Amino acid sequence: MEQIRKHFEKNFVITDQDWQIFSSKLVRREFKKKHLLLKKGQIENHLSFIEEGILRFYIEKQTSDLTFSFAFSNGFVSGYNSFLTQTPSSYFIETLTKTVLWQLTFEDLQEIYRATEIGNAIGRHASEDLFLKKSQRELSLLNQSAQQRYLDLFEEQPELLKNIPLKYIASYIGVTPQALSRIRKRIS
Amino acid sequence: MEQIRKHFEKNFVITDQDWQIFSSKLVRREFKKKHLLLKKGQIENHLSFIEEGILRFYIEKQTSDLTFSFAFSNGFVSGYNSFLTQTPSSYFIETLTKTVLWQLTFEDLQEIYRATEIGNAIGRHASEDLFLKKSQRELSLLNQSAQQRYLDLFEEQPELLKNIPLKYIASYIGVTPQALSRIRKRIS
DNA sequence: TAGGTTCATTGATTTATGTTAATCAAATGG
DNA sequence: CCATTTGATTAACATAAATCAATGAACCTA
Repeated sequence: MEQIRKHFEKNFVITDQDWQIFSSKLVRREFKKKHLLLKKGQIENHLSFIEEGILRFYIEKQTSDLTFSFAFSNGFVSGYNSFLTQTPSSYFIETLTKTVLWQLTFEDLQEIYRATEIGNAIGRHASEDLFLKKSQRELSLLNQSAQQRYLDLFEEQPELLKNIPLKYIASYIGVTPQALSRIRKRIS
Repeated sequence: MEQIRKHFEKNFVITDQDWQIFSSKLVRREFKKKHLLLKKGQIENHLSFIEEGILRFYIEKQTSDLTFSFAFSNGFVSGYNSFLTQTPSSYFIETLTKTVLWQLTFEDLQEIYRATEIGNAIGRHASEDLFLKKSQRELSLLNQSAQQRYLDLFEEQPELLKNIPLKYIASYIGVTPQALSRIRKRIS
């Protein structure tokens, strides 16, 4: 759990008292590979810190499905749209590896907002951070080639490429598995 | 200014007292067409409600520039990344038509957060909303063809297409003006 | 471990878009 | 109001990726 506090303290100073309230709500859970953490239509009830694992976000398409995001160790995972609005999710979240999460429920988070100084700052920071990431993604999709996106991902998340099927990467960078195969051939 | 209150009251109940504090900070300003509201490198100091006008967000590229977003009447405009973090903006914001804004400074917003019940809710809601829009955009860029994005935009913002150069639309949907021209020919 | 499934790669063909260049129309500014 | 600039369209050619199809390798799982 120290891992989580350290992660937060990169951005905020947290008092021991606030940390006590916050950490008391966290519940540790383990999931095996290919577990569906969130299904389309369900309302997300958790915001979770990832101690270990890789997650993928996807929507169903006619044939294959479309992987539009990943989450990794030391980050957060949640069907955030659904969580915030408490409406049914439009997408799935699946574990790609064995995963360990520290989970917070929607209700507990509201309690943390009420009871701590730092809660709101963290919540706001999380939203802002997600917005920023999506902004970067937007520019990446508009501004760069599929090949460049693959190389960038290789740079940022090399372990991802070692651990999960390439077809998910292909989908994420916006091409078919065949096209990614050719990109890889071209590079090597 | 009633326009703004009505806009907020779609999502929140606002007391007259809170509205008094909020609205006292708003400053009305007019800008002519092609005015640069925010330049790359500047720190954004405003969050503005758009009474009237169309704005475009862009980054510079080698040759032409890349338009990645628009803002319209009854919405908000801000170099939000820069505003939130108070760091230099990586993009430009430009008026495409004569524009009327009601502006709030960064400092005034902090004051509103402190002084009103509703401030934080609105601020959070704004961040969440932006995140949601970027999520949809991500899926649109991954999941749909340029032609479909054009048709969607035609559906959602028909007035946009009547008022601004097509080359910006082309950039926004992720193709060259020549490609958009072919798409339009194909459709008609 | 054997059999079936999933995955990555490759090839051939088609399609959409990029690039370069030219032309015409429309908008703008002195 | 005219000259210049800017924007939209079209064409020809090049390129990247989609699609359809086949194959062999890797991987589950009973």
